[in-house]
Amino acid sequence: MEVYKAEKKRLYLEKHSIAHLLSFPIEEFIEVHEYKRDEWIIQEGMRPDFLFYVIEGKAKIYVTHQNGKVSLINFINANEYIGEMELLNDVYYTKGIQASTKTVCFALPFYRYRSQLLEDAKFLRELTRFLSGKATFMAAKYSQSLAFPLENRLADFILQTADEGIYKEKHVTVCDYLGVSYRHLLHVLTQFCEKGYLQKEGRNYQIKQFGSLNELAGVMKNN
Amino acid sequence: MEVYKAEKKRLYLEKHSIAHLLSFPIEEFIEVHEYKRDEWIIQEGMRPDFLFYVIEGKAKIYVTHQNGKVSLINFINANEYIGEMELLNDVYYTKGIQASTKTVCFALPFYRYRSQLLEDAKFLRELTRFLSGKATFMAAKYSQSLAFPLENRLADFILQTADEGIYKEKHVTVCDYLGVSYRHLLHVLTQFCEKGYLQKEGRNYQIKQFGSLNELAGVMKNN
DNA sequence: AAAACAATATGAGATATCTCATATTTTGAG
DNA sequence: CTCAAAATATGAGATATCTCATATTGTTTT
Repeated sequence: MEVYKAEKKRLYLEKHSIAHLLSFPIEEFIEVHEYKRDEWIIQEGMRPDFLFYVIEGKAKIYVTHQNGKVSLINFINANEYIGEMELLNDVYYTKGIQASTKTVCFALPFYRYRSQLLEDAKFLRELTRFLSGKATFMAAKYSQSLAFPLENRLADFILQTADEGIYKEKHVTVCDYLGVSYRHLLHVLTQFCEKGYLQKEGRNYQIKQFGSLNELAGVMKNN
Repeated sequence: MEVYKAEKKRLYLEKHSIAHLLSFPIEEFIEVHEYKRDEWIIQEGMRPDFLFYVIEGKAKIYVTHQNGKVSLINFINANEYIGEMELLNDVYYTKGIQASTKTVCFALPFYRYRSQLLEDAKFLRELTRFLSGKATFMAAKYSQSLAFPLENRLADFILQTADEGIYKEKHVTVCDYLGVSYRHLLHVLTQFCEKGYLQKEGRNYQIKQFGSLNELAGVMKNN
C-alpha cells in the first residue's frame, strides 16, 4: 500500500473532487491510498480506521465461512464506499476487501471525521442512496440464487463481464462469486459450448449466441 | 385497510412517538393505517405513495419471478421502514409487502414530506443505520444460502422462530423463505425427527436437542 | 352442510450440484 | 531458469434438491 504525498496527492484531490459528497472540507486529514492488485485493503475481521471512497480500480468483498468455503459477496467499483458499515455500526463483522486491480481511494480517518459525517445531510443522503442500492442488489442476488440454477445466473454473469464478446473471467473467482463448485462451473460452461452459445478459444470463451444467453439471463429479471 | 381518525389516531401518535426519528413535526399529514393479516400493504410492481414506519405487527417482503417461483425475501418487524427504497430511488422495482399479522403503521405521504426528509440529518442517519443493517443481513443470507445446505439454514431458522421450544411455522411460508421445495423441506424435517433433534406433535415440532440444532446453525456464523 | 381451497403428507424418479482423485498447464518467486 | 504454487481440466460416484403425482386433512365460502 502506498500513501500519496504532496504533489501527487494534491493532483488526485484536484482531479477527483468529492465536494458533491459532503458539505465540509476534508482536505486537511484525508489520505490518498493506492493498493496493488491482490493486496488487501481491509483484512477480514479487522475493523478499519478509515472510510474509503474508491477513485479508480476495482475490489472484491470476501467472507470466509467456518466450513472453509469462501464467498465473493460482491465487487466494489469506482465511486463506491468501503468501510461505511464500520462507520455506522459499532458492532459489525468486518469482511475482507481485496483489490482486484490497482486501486486508488480517498481515506477519511474515522477518529477525525466520524461525528461530522454523521451530522452531514449531504453525506448521509448520498450514503443512503448507496446503501439502498447495495441492499436491493443483495436481495436480488439472494432471491435469484435460490430460484434459478447456475445456467441462468452464469449466462447473466457472462453477459455482464464479457468485453467485446469475449468472456475471460477466472474460473476460481467466478466459483466464489456464484457460489458453485469449480467442477460444476466447468460442466455448465462445457454445456454452453456444446449448445453453441460459446466457443472456447484457449483460456477465453467467445460468445456466439447472444440471444440464447440473453434469454437465459432474462428470465431472472422482473420489471 | 383501515385509516385511524380523530381520537384513535391521536392516541397512537401519542403512545408511539417518532420524534427521535426526525427533527420536524409530521403530525399534520401523517396517517395511521391498520392492515389485517394477509392484506397487501404494497402490491408488487406498484409504487407506494407513502413512507411507512411499522408500529406493531409483522409483514413479509415478496418477489415473484418469471418462472413462477416466489421468494419471501425477508420479514419486516415493528420499528422498521417500508417504502424507503421508493422514497430514495426514482427507478426501483417495488416488491410486494404483505401483513402476516394485524399491522399498524404510520404513513408519511411522499408528496408532502419527501424533500424535507431528504434534508434531515436525523432522519437520514436513522435510515442509513436501518439500510446498512438490511444490506448486511441480505449479504449474510446470500452467502449462507450458497455455502450451506438446508440442514444448517433450517436449524438456524427453527431456533430463531421457535417459541418456548415449539416450532410451528407454516411449511409453505418457510419454503419461500429458505428457497427450497416443499418436498425437500419435509424431507429434512423428517430427518431431524429421526435423529431425535425434533419430535413431531400434530402440526408442531418440539425441540428435543437444542445442542444439535445450535451446532448446525453455529457453523454458519463467523465472528 | 357442501363445495372449494389451502396446507399437510408421502412416494419415486430426475437433475443440479458436490466431493474427491488425479493430470496438465500457467504463473510467480527466487 | 527452476521449482512450487495456482489455475485449468476431466472422470466418476455421491448427495442435495426438484418435479410431479396423488391422498388426506383443515379452513373458508357459499
